[in-house]
Amino acid sequence: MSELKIHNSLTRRKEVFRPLEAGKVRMYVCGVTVYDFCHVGHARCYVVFDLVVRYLRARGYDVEYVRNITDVDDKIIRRAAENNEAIDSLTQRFIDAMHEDFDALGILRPDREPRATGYMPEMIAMIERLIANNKAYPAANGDVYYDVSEFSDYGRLSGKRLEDLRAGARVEVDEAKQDPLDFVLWKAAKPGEPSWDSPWGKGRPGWHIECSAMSRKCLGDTFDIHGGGMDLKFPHHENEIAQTCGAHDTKFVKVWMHNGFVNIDEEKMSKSLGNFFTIRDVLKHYRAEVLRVFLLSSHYRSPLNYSNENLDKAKASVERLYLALRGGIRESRETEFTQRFFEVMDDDFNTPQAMAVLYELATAINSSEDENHKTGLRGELRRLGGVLGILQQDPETWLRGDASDDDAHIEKLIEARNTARNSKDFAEADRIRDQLQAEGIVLEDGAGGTTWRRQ
RNA sequence: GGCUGAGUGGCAGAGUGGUCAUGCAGCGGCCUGCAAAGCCGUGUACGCCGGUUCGAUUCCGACCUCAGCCUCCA
Repeated sequence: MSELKIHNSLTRRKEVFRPLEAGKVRMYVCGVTVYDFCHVGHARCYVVFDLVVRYLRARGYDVEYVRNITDVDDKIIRRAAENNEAIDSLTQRFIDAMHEDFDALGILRPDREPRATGYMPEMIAMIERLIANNKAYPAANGDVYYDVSEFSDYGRLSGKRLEDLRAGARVEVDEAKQDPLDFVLWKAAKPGEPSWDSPWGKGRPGWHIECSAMSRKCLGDTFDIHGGGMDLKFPHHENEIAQTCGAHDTKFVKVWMHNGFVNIDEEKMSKSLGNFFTIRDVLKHYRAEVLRVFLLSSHYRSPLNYSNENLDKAKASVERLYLALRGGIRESRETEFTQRFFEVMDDDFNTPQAMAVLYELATAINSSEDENHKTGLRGELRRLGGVLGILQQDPETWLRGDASDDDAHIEKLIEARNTARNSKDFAEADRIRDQLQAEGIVLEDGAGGTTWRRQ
């Protein structure tokens, strides 16, 4: 078996993965700020890390996966005010929506899903330690800031130097900060905002401290993998490192992983640009498994361009695999296909190549004459698909949709067509086929009779 | 401006110092009453210019173009 290599953002290299504790992987991924529906960009991130979890488990690791929820934040407060809705009600609504969307996409629930509001004591304790370690200071306005000049490794993850950051700083000068690059750990409460008691008065945490506190509480001082979107590398993850390592002299994270963006017309999909599609919008037109295959069709660090054309291609690809799965299936021994699948996945989760193995498996099934061999290969295809979180549906259900009242009508027309075919009335047979085609039903005359599927 | 990363055939997308990605689309054939599905075959692809090399899309250098981050963002 080959060794698993993962690209580490911290070293900018692929490294052989060695967990801190044999057989055990602790992993934290920054979750969603819940004030709206998740879009395709979120879908990509969480499908990618779901894939990482599934693959690590397939490889025999006991994975403890933590993905937080940010449920206190400026945007949440603003949105709740706009809606004239209680904050709790808003966040719960979008947490439920997120679970619904993620479940549809086959994203397994994380082992723990901590919410920021449940970790106030941990955040406050960490800020106190930072102040004690001279890494942070309470300002006159009631905020507490991190003093970046006191953390020598600041900028290491993102490859930035303090002086470069200062040169490019678009930050407006904030009187309370000693340095414009200092970031907020604790925000003094403003009237009407949710707040918690602290040694610095009523207030609420900054975004970055949430993840430092939650990851440490859930996974300990040091853990194996920390993931998130490319855009979180700076400043969010840089700040997390400064906080956790500044408060506790620890290694913190072994491997940092960052996924690439979903683009639209070569531009990042994001809320602020307004060029996003929500997951539920897309699922009105494409099935979840099509979206998942689309998201896995490029390497997780590469950009991925969202378009109907590309989703249509993904649909055609999934269809090809389900067509190959149709027929007898059984559990089987692993063949060279499984070996190749694990080899390419070991190379930093190369899903495009893993998909290529699945397509070749489909070709092997379709070109085999040996029924016993075919059923075994189908079992292998479904098993490997499972590692990617796809191909677990019944092929007929995928191809035809759930059984419905239409089915009897379709079967009846097929029967009529076959009667016509048997009496060589091909004009009538073709008329019926065209009629069904117009209804989105594709007929296939095979050796074992006529089968149908929905387009 | 600084820091990342990227430019591959009609499209998408891997990868590699010298015979193969793969999928979709196209073309030819087989199969079929005709189709569909499937199978077989099929494409002088690697931004531009230099350099290293017997040989570079792959390594090195310059250049051009694009994206991301430097402000909330998966």
